[in-house]
Amino acid sequence: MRHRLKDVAERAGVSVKTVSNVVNGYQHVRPTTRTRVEQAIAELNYRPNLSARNLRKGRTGVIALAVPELDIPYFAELARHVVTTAAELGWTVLIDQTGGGPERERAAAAGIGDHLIDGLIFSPLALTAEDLTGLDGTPMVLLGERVDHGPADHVGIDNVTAAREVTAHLIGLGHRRIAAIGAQGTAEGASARLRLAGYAAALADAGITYDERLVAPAPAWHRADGAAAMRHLLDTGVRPDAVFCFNDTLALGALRALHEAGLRVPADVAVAGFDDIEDGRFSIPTLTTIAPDKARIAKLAVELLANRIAGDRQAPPKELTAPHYLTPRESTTPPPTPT
Amino acid sequence: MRHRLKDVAERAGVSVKTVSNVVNGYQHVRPTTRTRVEQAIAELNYRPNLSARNLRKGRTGVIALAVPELDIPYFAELARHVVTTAAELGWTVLIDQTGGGPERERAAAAGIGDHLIDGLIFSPLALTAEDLTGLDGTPMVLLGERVDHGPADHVGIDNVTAAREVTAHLIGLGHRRIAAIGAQGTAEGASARLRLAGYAAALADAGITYDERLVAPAPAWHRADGAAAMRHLLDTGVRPDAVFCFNDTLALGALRALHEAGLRVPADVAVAGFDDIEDGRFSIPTLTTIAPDKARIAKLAVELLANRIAGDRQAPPKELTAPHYLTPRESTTPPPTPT
DNA sequence: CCTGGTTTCTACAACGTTGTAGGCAACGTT
DNA sequence: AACGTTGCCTACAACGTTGTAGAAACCAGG
Repeated sequence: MRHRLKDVAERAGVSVKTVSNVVNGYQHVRPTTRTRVEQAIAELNYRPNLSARNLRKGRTGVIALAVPELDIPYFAELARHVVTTAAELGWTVLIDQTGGGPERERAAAAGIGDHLIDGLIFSPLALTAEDLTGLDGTPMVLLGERVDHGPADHVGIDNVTAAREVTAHLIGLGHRRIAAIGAQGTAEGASARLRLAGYAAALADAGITYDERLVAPAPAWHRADGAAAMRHLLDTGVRPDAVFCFNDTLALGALRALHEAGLRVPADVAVAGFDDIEDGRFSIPTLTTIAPDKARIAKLAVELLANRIAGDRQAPPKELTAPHYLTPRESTTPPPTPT
Repeated sequence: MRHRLKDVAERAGVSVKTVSNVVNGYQHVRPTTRTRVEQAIAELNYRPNLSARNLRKGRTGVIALAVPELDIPYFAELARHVVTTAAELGWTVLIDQTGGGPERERAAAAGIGDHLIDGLIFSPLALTAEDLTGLDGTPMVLLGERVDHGPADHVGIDNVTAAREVTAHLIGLGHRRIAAIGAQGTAEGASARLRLAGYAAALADAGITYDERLVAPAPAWHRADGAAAMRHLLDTGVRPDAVFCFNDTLALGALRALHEAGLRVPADVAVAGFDDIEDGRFSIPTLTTIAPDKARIAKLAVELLANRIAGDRQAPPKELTAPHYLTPRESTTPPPTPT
């Protein structure tokens, strides 16, 4: 049923190694021999056993991508880009879902199915640089804000600047009471801290005093959390005229809560998000956001990993920053000035 | 850096096979020996080479999930469930993105990285039962509507009944001019045909004549297609009072187009979708939909595959149907009758 | 027809693991 | 004391592939 090099070799009347050479495109094979072997391969529908090849070569051609959740749109879109980019380079991607917990993350980092993968692209939530040092194993590239200047290559975006830009955009539209949704005091909240810093910086730039009551925490960054945080803000009576949500799902939740409260967006309250997920382009209203260049992040990550695998593993970790773009949409349209 | 059984064996002063026995939990090992070996394993941080183990055992512990696109919410959510379920059974999942094209799908079916995976859960768009027969290779479970009663186990839902239920729901609310969005004449449109049939059946049940002008095709099922189809319906002047979209992303696009046209949902037009993706629970308005039991689909698929891998590969293909639930939300709230 | 260089091919070993067969103690039974 | 039984352990071979070293075939030039 399943054939081996040996079977092909017998059928073509050559040695096993010659078949191997044909399969691998080795140069010095006579055209007639090559044809004969290829025919035998076709007739037997031979396909190499990758486990054996991997064992022999020490490489598997598989890289892993470890993300917290697959059905968070940002990670789904990122995964799509990583898989596509990797495929172009002839790699297969094994996707691991860590759930964002320290245990599963540690397991992922320690080597998903050891020796099964050549490298790992890892987006940690719970683990820190310390947790990751000393993992002598597989080459790794880190994504996100949790770990930069850690023990491995890292690709991220400039969160502070991005948050500052989007806040400045709101200020530029004349808003002054600008709320922030998504603050997190926890260890996992690295992104939250950076984006909050950008928000605060933009306020300072404009001479607006930072009002703690306008900053709403969100335990996770799902739609439900955004809605809850928005409701909380409205309940406490500090009516903002704009909201910067630290990601798009939070913003979509906030839109929902505002709608339920009978407030119009952007007329009564402007809303901005972060991540540029597909949903935000079709929501009502469409969502102003920061668009990180996900394709570029994926490309950089895969290339960094490829370099590590192919080459020098001792080189100092690289820090790369992918571009981001402020993308204004309906949710922050300036209200038409009454004449 | 990376150690082998041999290294552990030398350090513990036993044979290689004894270490192997300890690693695999073989019974007849003296406690003292076991302890000594375990200590050596810990000291060297030994981890088995899966490629070698796979080569020897003929199984890899990896299954693949092949879907058209990872960032289509339905598939992302499904993938999440598959990965979770598989992890519980000790399997790793390798995710392949086919793009829905026949070439990549054929490649996936023929065996992603042959011998790298023990089985495949496959959601085909382009391939038919014929394309799939004769693939003697890896065990396979099929998902979706494209191929049922094909050469492999299949898990699906009852699309016709589901579509009929949601259409009947709209009729029950008093709607009569009910449009359908998502019709496809192409070979890939298996889901479309079934859902259209359910729609037509429900109309017939209620004695409503099927009006071709109310049925809008959609080349793909993305948000943009839903919006375009809705605009087209509105342009042609056949103002529907309700719309059944063949999936949720189409429906979200339709919501958007209706909003742009100044129509209110559900007051002017009711909208229903299919798939119950997360977005639909937070959209404005929230989306009435058919909720397929995705967790159950994933569970059934993984279990079927596990059975195939472990046992009889010659048994006739099984056809399983997962339940679905009509889930009414705001987008089909009956308009408050004026008093 | 021989020589020397190139091309083409082959035999062998090795990658790290586990199944098989068997050996050596220690034990209880006759 | 001899014997079979059991428990623990080891040596060897094999899984299917590819790198290495070298043998065989081929070719051109004298």
